[in-house]
Amino acid sequence: MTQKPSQKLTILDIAKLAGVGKSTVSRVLTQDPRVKPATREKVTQVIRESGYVPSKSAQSMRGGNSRVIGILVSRLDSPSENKAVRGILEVIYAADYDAVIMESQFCNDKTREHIAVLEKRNVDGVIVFGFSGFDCAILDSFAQRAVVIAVDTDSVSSVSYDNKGMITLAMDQLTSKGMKHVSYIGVDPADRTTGQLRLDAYLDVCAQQHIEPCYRTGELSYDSAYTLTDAVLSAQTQAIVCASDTLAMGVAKRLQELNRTDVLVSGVGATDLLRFMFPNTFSVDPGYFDAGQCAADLLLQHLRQDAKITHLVQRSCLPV
Amino acid sequence: MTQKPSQKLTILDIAKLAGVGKSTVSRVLTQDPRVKPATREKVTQVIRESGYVPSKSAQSMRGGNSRVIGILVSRLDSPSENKAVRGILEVIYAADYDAVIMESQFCNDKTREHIAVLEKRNVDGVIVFGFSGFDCAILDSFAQRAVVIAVDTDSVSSVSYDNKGMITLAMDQLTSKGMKHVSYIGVDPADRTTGQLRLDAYLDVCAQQHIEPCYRTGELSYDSAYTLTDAVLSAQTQAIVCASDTLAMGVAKRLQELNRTDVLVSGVGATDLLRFMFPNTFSVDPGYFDAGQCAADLLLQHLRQDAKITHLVQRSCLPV
DNA sequence: CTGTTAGCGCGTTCAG
DNA sequence: CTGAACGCGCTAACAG
Repeated sequence: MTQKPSQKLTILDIAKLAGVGKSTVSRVLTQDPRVKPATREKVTQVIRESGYVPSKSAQSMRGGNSRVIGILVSRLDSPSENKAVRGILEVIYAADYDAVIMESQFCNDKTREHIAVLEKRNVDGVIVFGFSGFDCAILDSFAQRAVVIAVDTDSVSSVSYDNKGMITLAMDQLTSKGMKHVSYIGVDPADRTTGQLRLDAYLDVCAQQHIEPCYRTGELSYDSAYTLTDAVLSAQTQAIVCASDTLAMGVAKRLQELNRTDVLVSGVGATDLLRFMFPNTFSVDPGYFDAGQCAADLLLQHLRQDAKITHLVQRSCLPV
Repeated sequence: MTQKPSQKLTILDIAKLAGVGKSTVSRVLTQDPRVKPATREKVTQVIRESGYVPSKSAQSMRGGNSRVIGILVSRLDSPSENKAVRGILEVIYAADYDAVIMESQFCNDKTREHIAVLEKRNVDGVIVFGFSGFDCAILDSFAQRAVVIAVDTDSVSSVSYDNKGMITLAMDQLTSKGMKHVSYIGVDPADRTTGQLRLDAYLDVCAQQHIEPCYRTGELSYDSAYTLTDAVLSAQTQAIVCASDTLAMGVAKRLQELNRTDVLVSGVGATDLLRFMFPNTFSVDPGYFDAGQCAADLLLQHLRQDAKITHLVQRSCLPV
């Protein structure tokens, strides 16, 4: 049973041990069909018994590919990106790839730096989570071997969230109950996706449903939402739609203080904490996990053949 | 300005371009002092201008070390481990190492699997976050090149949290205000660190301060704590100490429902959300970030010299 | 101080 | 079907 050898075994050792040439061992390793079954069996046997492990570095140097993919998240502690990363890992592990994860911290310079490192490591591909102001040109060197998540771009394949859809979904949920006084709390429209697009979606629905828009935007923090709540709240307010669960949490807290248990709050993110803390809330699930899986699948496809640039949009849904 | 060459440049190209031998280029790359400053300058210049990037795979193959360290977290979305990982990354990036992060999901088998992969990749070292029931023997192959976090062990260097200290700290904070009716909500003592040790600390303080112990243990979830709250609550209860912020959140919520604004709640984790949601709470900071830094420092030390097995305990503190 | 030489472990020809 | 020989890009030991 796989003994622990003190010395690192090389392909040559295995060859001797099995009484064959090293290239035969190599062929077994690379699934090359041109090996006599008996010989293959013999070699496989020896490899297993000796606990031989081919050197990834050597393989990678020879073949030019390392079976590693780089993942660039904006923040390690972003719950949404965490979920997506889970999806990514599941897919790439299954495909026998490894991942190196790095943190861009919403900063193009950091991103550039990390991309450079990943290039040195000659990773086979990268998956990058976009952020406000993200400069896609950074990925030029990974042209056909990159997928970005949550950002608008043409130059590289992408998986984006349905920003319009998720807000529309929340709004529909409310208007279908006959609500006409629905306010909105979001983030600065300077952030195109979380800010602009979601606000636009709110305004669109308002126009269609003849709802008087009432909204404020600020930072992506509990405090910001907490503070802004009063500004969008009137006696008739029936619900407040928020661009994210973080905001929803701040709003819900303020409402609780004001004893406005009549006001329904919605967020985006499907955080379990929100529902636990405040029963009178619901949250749209942007499908982070699935998006991660999609992105990984897409990348693997790119790596296999020269797939063309593709843009996927992840559908949102309401958690059960 | 760093042109993008279509062909991958090798060290030989640089040598020719700079009019020197390849080993001189290599010496510049490896910071070898035995190079005339003028020559070094010249080579550096060429490297910059050509945009040459040494192949990590080749370097790693030649040197036997990959300048990669593996990080095995229990869960990617654990806020505490996230903080620690941040600390780790900061340190290892500064030392020009990369990280591959994997998820053990509290499972020894998964851990074993990942460790095997990391071994194949011949990473230089690993940092592993322990979990309840973690089998340290898995790390045998990384003997002197591993550091574990948050787990009791002798066989390998470790950084652990001061489980006793953090609860004592919370208790002191309360008893110093003269409180005598302090309850405790924790997790199953089957979990040695978060369960057993923290509960013991509570009981110790109780004994010393002549406090009548009143506690319950359950799962590490909001719901569990929420449900257990009533069982440790009486009319005289002045405070409830919790083994973690997650629990504290559940307890605080229940107290809010009961209108027991008089009861102070404490948690462990220094989560900003807890304080935001419930003003009448405080949280002990186990020093996750620092622990991560320590662990990384410790590992780097091991990698440099053959440092001996060391066990550090991270001190807790109260956030300002 | 610097150029030359010899491998590192592996995949891939190219002859048997 | 198999083994011998070559080279990937780099570092280290050895000469100048």
